[in-house]
Amino acid sequence: MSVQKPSIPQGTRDFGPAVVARRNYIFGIIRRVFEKFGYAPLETPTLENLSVLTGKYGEEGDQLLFKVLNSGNFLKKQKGDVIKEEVTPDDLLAGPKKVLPKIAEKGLRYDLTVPFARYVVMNRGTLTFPFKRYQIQPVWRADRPQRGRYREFYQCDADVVGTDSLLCEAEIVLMMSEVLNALGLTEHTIKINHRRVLGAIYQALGGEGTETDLFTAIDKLDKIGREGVEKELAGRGFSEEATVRLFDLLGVAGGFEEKLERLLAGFVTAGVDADNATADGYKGLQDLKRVLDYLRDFGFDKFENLDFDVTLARGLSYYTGCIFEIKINNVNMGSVSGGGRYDNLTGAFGLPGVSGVGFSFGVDRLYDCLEELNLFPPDTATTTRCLVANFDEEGERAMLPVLRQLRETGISSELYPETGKLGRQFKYADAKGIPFVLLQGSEERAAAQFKLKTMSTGQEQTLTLAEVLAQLQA
RNA sequence: GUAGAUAUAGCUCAGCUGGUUAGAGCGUCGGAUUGUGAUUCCGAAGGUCGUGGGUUCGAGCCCCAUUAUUUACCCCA
Repeated sequence: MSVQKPSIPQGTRDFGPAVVARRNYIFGIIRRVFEKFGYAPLETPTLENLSVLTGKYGEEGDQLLFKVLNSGNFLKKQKGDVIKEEVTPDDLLAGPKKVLPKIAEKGLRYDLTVPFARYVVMNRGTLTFPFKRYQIQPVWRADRPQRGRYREFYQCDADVVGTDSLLCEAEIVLMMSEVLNALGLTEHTIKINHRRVLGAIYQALGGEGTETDLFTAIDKLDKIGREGVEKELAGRGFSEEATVRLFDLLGVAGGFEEKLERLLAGFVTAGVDADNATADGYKGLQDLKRVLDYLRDFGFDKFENLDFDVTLARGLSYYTGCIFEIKINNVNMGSVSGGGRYDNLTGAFGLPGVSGVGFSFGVDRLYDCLEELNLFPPDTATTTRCLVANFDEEGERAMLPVLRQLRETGISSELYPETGKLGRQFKYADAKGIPFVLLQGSEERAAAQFKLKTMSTGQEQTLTLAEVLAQLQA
């Protein structure tokens, strides 16, 4: 067999010990906040049936799903003596859309929200509603990797289903804010908008073009600017007059409440129908006002980080109410968190009328932000607290009971597995960031003493075992 | 899917207009020190120059192809 250079798939990464330690630091903070707000943990399988995943994320999303080839001979099926061709020449001519469902029935999960909805429907009889769950697991997207974008990455979701109370939206803002501040990412903006506000804007323009064209265009405003959006809309069949009216509405400035009032006035003059269920902007504005009131009553004090952003659209097609996104202002990175309310995601699995709302942190992007801003605490790395030096065979045997006592006292420790040069052993401790080295050569052993060296200072103390244990515990 | 950039030691990168034996820093290993790391000093190992072809007396350098990586677009955590 020829030797080959080892490699890992594009967009995936190994996490070494130091990186895992720092990732766990982030996971820990998020998990603690989720649990503090009453969310319970849930895990779902890596693989889902494609029928569960497809059609939930829009056309783009479907293309980004990783599909898993059926096991066995995926071209033929055998029942008894009858062999049936799974894929016919006609299928091949018809293209991938025709062939795919016949050779792949499973896929890697694309996010945690849809599997959650699936879980809720399958377990509706046993769950107590409103059901609050959090979930920290990897997801996969067959995207082109680039800065801050991976093909395998972790999401940390918190969702509630079975209530349409806007208290949940308000609590999402509270959780977002708490996590970011705990991580030291104080320069952030929590953006909030409402799908129905967008719907009302669409209606105010006179119903030209399609809603999705409009939404994706205005979502790009901060990226391509007003001219870019005008150009894009012109190409999608929007009149100049409509575009002007759009920017009148988008241009509303001021604080959260001011924006609400000015949009309300704008919708009234544009003649947006308040009772029109498909474009009920007034409901959207009311919802946002309600969330704001909840936050005030709770005593939320980070309003400078909360922004009602009329241009926030978000691509995932299942959102129906409030939508969220978080941007870290002093790092050039896509959003580190996103979410929103979905009124009928469980409806796709046969359980209509169950509203849910939730959001997700992208740990990998948070990690990149913390690293760029140097916000990791310095001491996340090592697990071993004490290295026991190994002089010679006799010393090795003598140190084993000591090792045991260290561990029973709760001190992470290891005996260097080979006898020999102390220089090498100290180098090992240094490279691994182990703070203490315990030595007992023949001299110390004769006196029933130990030498404890503090690596950072280089100081050594001669102590009894009891003193060593006491000192290392501190 | 579209467009650009890059590929030289374990890592980060030099390498002039195409010209002798391809270099540095860091890391690794050995020694100065057979009971002491990080600091200091001395030394050593480590290269099919991504792969395949072409041009040339001669290619790490020029040309073509290919693969991988990466950035941007689309979309998203």
